[in-house]
Amino acid sequence: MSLDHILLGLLTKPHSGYELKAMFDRSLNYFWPAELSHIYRILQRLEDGGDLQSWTEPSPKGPDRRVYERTAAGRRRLRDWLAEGPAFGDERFTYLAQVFFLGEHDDLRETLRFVTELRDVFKARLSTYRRIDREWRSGRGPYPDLASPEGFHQHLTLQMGLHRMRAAVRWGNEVISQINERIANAATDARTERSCQ
Amino acid sequence: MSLDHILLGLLTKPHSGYELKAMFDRSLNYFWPAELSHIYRILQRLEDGGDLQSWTEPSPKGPDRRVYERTAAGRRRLRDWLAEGPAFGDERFTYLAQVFFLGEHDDLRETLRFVTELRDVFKARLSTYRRIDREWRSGRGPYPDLASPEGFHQHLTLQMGLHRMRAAVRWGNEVISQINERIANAATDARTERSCQ
DNA sequence: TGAATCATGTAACTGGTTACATGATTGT
DNA sequence: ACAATCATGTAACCAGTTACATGATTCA
Repeated sequence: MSLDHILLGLLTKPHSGYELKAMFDRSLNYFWPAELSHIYRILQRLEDGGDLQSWTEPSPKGPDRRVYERTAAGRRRLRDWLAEGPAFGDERFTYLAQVFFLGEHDDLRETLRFVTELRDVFKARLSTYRRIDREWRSGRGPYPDLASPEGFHQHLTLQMGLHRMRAAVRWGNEVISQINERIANAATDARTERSCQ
Repeated sequence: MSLDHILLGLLTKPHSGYELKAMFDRSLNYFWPAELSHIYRILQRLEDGGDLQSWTEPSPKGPDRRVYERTAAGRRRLRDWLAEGPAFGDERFTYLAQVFFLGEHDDLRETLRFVTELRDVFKARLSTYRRIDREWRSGRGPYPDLASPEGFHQHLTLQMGLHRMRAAVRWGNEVISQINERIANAATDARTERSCQ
């Protein structure tokens, strides 16, 4: 039921489904991907349940659009969700599952390639987050004011992203060293074995 | 399709569904939760698809059990998955979505409570990971030998957990300071405003 | 005139959870 | 006798993805 709450959270002002998708891709996408088709279905369900109401209006650009607004019940649902405290237990990391089974290859160079690719993706994400952080702090770009409650809280999630990616890059670098050591040791062992025959 | 691959990965030796669930909860649970009912269905599907074969045998304890073993095709499927390189794009963090909208409360003490709870959960996980790491390195406990390929690769995911949780706890501590500062500033502002009236 | 963007949806499907049903064996 | 653990499954449901269908408006 989380997309429900996220959409309720984004609707501090009336927005269309299309617009909500754009907001998603700008700010939430880093920890919560969403498809347009899914968004439309959830908006309908929320309206059926009385958490949203909608009307159509002409768009400044393109065809008419359906615009959604929170009802009092919707706002209550959102606050109830927040009041429940942090929700855990859904975290899934496909790439960690892959790392877990990488011994299957029986070739550490494969592991090295895999982890290097991982590390590089983390690096790229880190520099994206850093760029956003610079723009945000300097007041450039479309980001909400850091002095406002919305801006402050949204920026907390970016800070988490920065911490997380720094940790992930460090992990990658450490692991790459460990693999290289193991590869070197394996080579030495092989030589020793040959010279002892 | 990831649970498929994970089960194929766990089946280096024949195991029953019940046993696979226990293996899950011991080691993979931290980045991939799974329900028994789901595991049983995927095992059936994998057998239908020719990636596994099974037979029943008496259990050392309890009723007969159905034991699954990888076929050559299953092992190939697993390797193909690993060879595709790291899979991204599914990461969802409900608690970060909650933080994102915590401004809705209009009361920073609520944010403080929420983030403190988060930080404490991260702390608890960190100390769990540290305990496992100690046991693993000292050879106590049910963990595979760190010198073996399986042990080495499985331990890499624990290292990621350690890095990730250290980062998360640091984030929590930083955010708690920031919130306390904002609360203090708000109080000062209120006093200043009163004294100027 | 044709590509890009704006805009809304439906249908079929896959992945995963929750609830339910059943029963054997072991240890207290 | 009873609880805990071992053991396997089905059915209904919810969440999310992919593929498809449709059409208006804007701008080069």
